[in-house]
Amino acid sequence: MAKLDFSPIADTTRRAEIVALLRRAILTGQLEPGQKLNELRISEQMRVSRAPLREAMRELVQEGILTSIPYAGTFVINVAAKDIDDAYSFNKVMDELAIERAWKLRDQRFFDELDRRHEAVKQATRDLDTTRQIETALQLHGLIYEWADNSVLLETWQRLTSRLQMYFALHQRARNEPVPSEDVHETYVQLLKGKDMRAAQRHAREHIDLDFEELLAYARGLEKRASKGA
Amino acid sequence: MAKLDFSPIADTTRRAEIVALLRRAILTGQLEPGQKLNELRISEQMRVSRAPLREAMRELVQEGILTSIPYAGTFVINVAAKDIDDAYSFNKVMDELAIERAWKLRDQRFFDELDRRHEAVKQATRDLDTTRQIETALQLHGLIYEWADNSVLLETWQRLTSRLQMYFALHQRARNEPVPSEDVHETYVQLLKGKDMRAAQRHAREHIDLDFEELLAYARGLEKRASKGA
DNA sequence: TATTGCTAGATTGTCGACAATCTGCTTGTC
DNA sequence: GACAAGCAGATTGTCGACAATCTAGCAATA
Repeated sequence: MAKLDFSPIADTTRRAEIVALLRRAILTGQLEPGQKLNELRISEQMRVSRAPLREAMRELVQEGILTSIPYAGTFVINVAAKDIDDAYSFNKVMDELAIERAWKLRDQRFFDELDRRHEAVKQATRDLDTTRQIETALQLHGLIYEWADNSVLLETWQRLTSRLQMYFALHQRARNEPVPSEDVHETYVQLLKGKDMRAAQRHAREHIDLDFEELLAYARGLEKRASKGA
Repeated sequence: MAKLDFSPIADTTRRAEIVALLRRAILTGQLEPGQKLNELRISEQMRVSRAPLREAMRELVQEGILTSIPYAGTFVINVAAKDIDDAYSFNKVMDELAIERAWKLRDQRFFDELDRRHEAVKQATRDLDTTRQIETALQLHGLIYEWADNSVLLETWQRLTSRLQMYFALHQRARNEPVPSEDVHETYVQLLKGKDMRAAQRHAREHIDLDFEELLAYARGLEKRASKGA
């Protein structure tokens, strides 16, 4: 018999689809930070009852991109500069760890997948699809976590990813300028293919620095304006 | 006017109470790994409808101590040796990070709180209350995370804590022997009060090693027996 | 004028019932 | 006896309605 690897079929509950829809809306910025989610309105728009919607919202609360206040409502999380800074410095350490763990496990499949994801980023860049560009860049970045062979590390990264994607989408929308067309990931990919682990770690750290610094500056600006307005 | 810091009043939704009840049942081992949670039966026992129960279960699924299969049921997660090993090696790195971040921020309040939590562990040990002993030991350990001033790091620790507590409770119940009565945390506390950060990090790493190694051996034994039985 | 108490509307939390799906058993066929 | 089809029971997923709570606005009071 031919060996066939069937993947589990998709979860076809309304709940799962609602989670996907809401997450996408939040991560792409269609739902803005701080915005309240009106259950009745959303359930009517989605043609779904409130029960699965509420369950979906509970999941996203635990995922860390929604926050709930009993009898008041469920809101998209607010983004403070401190939050971004925390995520950023945490991410730096996690990256070093992931590269270290994944390093010895790199194989041909790893390199192939690396190229595939890199190509996806370049495609999104050519298409001027900023949302997809962020998404694919994070997926490219996530490969080292998938290869690190540690479920807790991977899970932590995935949780962090949600928020990172939200932050970057927010930033992109705000500055509203064409995405950088040059390929900022070329060096990263090459280093991951190379022999110098320390160099790869160092570059990951510095490369992340760049993106985050810009993001941080933007968030700080937001807060300064907010405090003046108040 | 006297300055009074009121803390937010407790969430008094059924959902929140259910979450607390279920979490406690899982972490103390009243609900065993792999066990299925029958919604109807539990809701009847708690005198609650299935809606808030289901929402509570969604939260715990995201928290990582329950797992859900559509139309099949929601189960307490199974504990594989690999999971414990992953949590263990991840925890080592996190600990080093937390100590490093918290080190400069230690103050009198930190030392006081450290003593307070240490005392709580000793009290639980005197009471021969194993569940509480695990709980307080993790709280003692968590102080460095609370002091590290990084929300993501703290949140990650808290998520990990749930599973750690479950693992240790499982272990304790299994070996079914009186808890060690000597104070294994004395050195840890003293080092956190001292001046040598590296020494504190090293001890945290080695101290954790001990507990985990025993736990791992136990889990591996379980799996070996399970594979033979099948 | 500032503060308190009340009311109406909107929104969230909870409930009981129904629909969709799974599981195990029985039945029938070869 | 082996196997597939189909039925019954149990369980999960979803729905619509009701109860509890909050918020904003207005009236009453000092």
